[in-house]
Amino acid sequence: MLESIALGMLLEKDLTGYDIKKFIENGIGVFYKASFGSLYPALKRLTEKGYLTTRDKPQGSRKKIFYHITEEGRNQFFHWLSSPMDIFEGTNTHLAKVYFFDHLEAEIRSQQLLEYEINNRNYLKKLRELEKGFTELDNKECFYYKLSTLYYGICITEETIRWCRHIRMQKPLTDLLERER
Amino acid sequence: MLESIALGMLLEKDLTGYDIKKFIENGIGVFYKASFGSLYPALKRLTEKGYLTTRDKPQGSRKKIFYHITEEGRNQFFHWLSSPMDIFEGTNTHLAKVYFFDHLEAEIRSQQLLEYEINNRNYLKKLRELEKGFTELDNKECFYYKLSTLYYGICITEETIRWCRHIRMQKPLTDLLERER
DNA sequence: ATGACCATGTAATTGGTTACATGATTTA
DNA sequence: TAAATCATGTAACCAATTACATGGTCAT
Repeated sequence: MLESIALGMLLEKDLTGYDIKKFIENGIGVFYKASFGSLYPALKRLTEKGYLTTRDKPQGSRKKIFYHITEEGRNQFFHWLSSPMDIFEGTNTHLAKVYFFDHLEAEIRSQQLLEYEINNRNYLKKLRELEKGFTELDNKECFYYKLSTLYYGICITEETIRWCRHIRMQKPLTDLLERER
Repeated sequence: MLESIALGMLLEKDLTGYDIKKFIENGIGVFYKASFGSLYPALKRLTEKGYLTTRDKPQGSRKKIFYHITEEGRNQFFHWLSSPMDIFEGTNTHLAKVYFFDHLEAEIRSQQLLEYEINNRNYLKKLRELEKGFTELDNKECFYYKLSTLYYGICITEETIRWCRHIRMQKPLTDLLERER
């Protein structure tokens, strides 16, 4: 996963490990996190496999290693990019918790759900600010899909908030599916 | 995570490791998977920590170990259950892929997205069937929250399908947020 | 000169996975 | 009697995390 993402970040220009981390944070940080502890070894592996080459460009006495994607690296990346997309299979800690909420005291339960709703509202605010920054640009066609992931985040977060409010108030579950709003 | 879930499954009655796996599959299998390779060691750890006790009840010559949750186990579980819920921090492979779709040939891209939409539709069908099975029961109040996770799955999957169709047709992204439908 | 940021890396640990190994019981 | 399911477990592996370790550069 991280290997593919690192390759993707190097498609357009050579970057250092530190840069790649930044690109990941700013680009897909909303739904993907990488730590140096996993990134640097990943870059090493990619280099060993021949998907990347390195160029040392120390600046003053500061170490700096630029990574460059090779032709095989590109192929590998596009192979990953073209591989089938199954439905989301990840695990969701929060849902696992809610599953057991019938056993929890009503007070703690509603406090938990309220907190969750608030966290999601704050998150949504953050996403909306990111969106605002983008809508002001004019060459949006060039990164329609990049932007689409941000919109996915917004839609899903809004839906999560709706769900949260609904079950916090213990409204009938079937009502959740009839949305006019 | 798995340790907490295993404790939760043992709240009501003693179960074997095999049973717990079944309970996980039927209960939260929709958003959480566990393998024997992680479950059995987890049960061992929980026993070592004093959260579980074991009772061997071989049936015929078939080995069978029932796990029983202790008072400390219960405390531990409720501690987890009451711990704060941050927003979803997990990583989503699919979004990571879509992020790079601007680089992909239009044909493969739309094929990928269509496939993803179809997978989600099938998944939604499955969830709706599960839901049907539950709505026929009468004591729904007893597991409102258990059921709520299923409804969350349905809502999010519907939203994912809506998003998918929208970006497949390359409609303006801002339209995604104005929903009358 | 202090703190924020740039920059690379390792070590210990976590929390899983898949594949393997074994064998009993039930059902078609 | 064969296949499916019940039942427990280990070993090799994987992909990540957190914490640690080191040191340079830039702005205040």
